[in-house]
Amino acid sequence: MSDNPDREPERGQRTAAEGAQGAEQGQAPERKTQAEHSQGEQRPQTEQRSLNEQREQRLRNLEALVERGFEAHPYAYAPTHTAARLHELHPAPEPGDRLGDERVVVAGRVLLLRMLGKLTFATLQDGSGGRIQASFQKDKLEAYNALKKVDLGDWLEVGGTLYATKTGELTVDADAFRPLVKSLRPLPDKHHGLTEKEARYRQRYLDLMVNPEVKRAFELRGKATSYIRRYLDGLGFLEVETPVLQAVPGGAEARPFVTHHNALDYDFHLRISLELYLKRLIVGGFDAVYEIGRNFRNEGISYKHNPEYTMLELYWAGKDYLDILALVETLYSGLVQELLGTTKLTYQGTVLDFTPPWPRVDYTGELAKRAGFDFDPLDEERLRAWTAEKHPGAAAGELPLAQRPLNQLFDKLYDIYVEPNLVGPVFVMDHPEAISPLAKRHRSRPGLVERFEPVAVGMELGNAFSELNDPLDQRERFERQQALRDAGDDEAQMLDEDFLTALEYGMPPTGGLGLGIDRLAMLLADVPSIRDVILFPLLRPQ
RNA sequence: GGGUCGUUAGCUCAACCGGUAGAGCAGCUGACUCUUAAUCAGUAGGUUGUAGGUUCGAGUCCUACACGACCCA
Repeated sequence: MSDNPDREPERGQRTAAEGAQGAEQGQAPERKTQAEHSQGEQRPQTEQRSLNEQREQRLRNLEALVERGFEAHPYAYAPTHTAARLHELHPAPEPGDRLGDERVVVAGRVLLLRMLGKLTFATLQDGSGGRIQASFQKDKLEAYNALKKVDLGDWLEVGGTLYATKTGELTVDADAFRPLVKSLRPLPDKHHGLTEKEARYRQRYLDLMVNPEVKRAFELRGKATSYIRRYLDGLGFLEVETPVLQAVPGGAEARPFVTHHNALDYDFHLRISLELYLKRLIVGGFDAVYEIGRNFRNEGISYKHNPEYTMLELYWAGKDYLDILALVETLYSGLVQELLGTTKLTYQGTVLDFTPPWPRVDYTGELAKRAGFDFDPLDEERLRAWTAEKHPGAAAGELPLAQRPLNQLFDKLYDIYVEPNLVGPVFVMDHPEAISPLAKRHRSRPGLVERFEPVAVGMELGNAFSELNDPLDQRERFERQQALRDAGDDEAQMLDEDFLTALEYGMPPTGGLGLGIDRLAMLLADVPSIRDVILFPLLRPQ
């Protein structure tokens, strides 16, 4: 790096010219695209006049920097320290201190620029999430005047020695600087930032740039999946990848997306679950497999639902659902401890204690208690009579609740009376067989299966079974699902003949788990919506 | 699918009962060697989401549409 770079100025010049030209060319197709989307109105030019003026000014500034000998688009940069690291090294410098002779190089986006005549301060933000101040003195820098051509949002590389200002702020006393890239568009308001949610989702890069807590949420999410991989790998699990495009989308009750493969001329579905393929792998002889993958459900969007979301699914031969339950407790509490330094986290003002063991409640027992039944929920006749009395209404085009299939009846009552009221973390245990077509019958409780769901703050965090491995029973369950489909329930599961064939070769006793990664991330980051932990949530195109 | 609210300058927001659409930041010009959202002086920037309607006059009222937020099913 050089104050007045002499390396290949000719090349730099040419590169800069290309860069500027390229940027101008970049405008034309964008205008066209906007014109297309505004359906032939001639709005864009007038509407964006102010923006275009600023962009043109920035292009002129770029040209001016190139004329001074700076490269418009350098190919690499190599800071000696991140901003965060410098603050670690010098946590509380004394005002006015010189902090050694070591020359440091920092690089980052210029968020603030304060020009005081012959002295300029800039605040740079880099990928560490930290910010570092640099100061530039006219009498030390030949290229000082070029700072006038630096705009907010540009990236800058700055070399120099460290000191603390009068007020004690750690600052790089620049002996050289170099623009790394120009921002052609103005940053959001430096004080208020970007607040409109739509803009934050559509232009997440801006959200990340100016809202540090957003970046933190995604860092936590990344660390969480990393922890899960380390934990499972340590137990001897193998991470695998199974098909997203599936002929028969199985493993869950959900409407799938449909897509078409041209060469095979077949309509495939995007997967709604990882389950049935992972179980085939247990049949194939893997003892312990997991996948962290995207599911796609063609359903509504809410604070806890996005049409594409991420699941961890694991299958562990030899284990039953209680073994899996212990794994969930250990994994969750260890993860929360590692990332937040405690097993008690605060989610939207509610303290959740993930220290094992978590309380357990019985699915049917809790339903009876919270809904106020004086009978066993498995007594279908009384359940329907009670429902007919308490929930007589029906939405347009739908049957009254009491007349719907038993699985829908249970799901609905659970959604009304139980789930929203569970603060947790808590395990809901032993679901009715009618709502669990892939889980093994309970070894001692007729009508129930060996299944649990971890629940917190009214959200299902996961789902686990002793996996059904009796192929004849599985076929019957599928056939009952098929009957529901035939009766108009398009969320009922499809019969997967190939999966049944696999089961007929014998799947050893196996415990399985699905864990929602997005909801885990919501809890860790303490954010109210799933969209706050999905970088680019699904939006209608503009 | 229903309800409520919202959409005004690049960003964040104003605009009373329907009467010439404003401010801060960003931009531009200038001043300034310890600033911290720097400050100071000046300056430019608008088809008020789209299309209709009512009215002498619409950002404001009405209708439809688009996009979004929140709540409900």
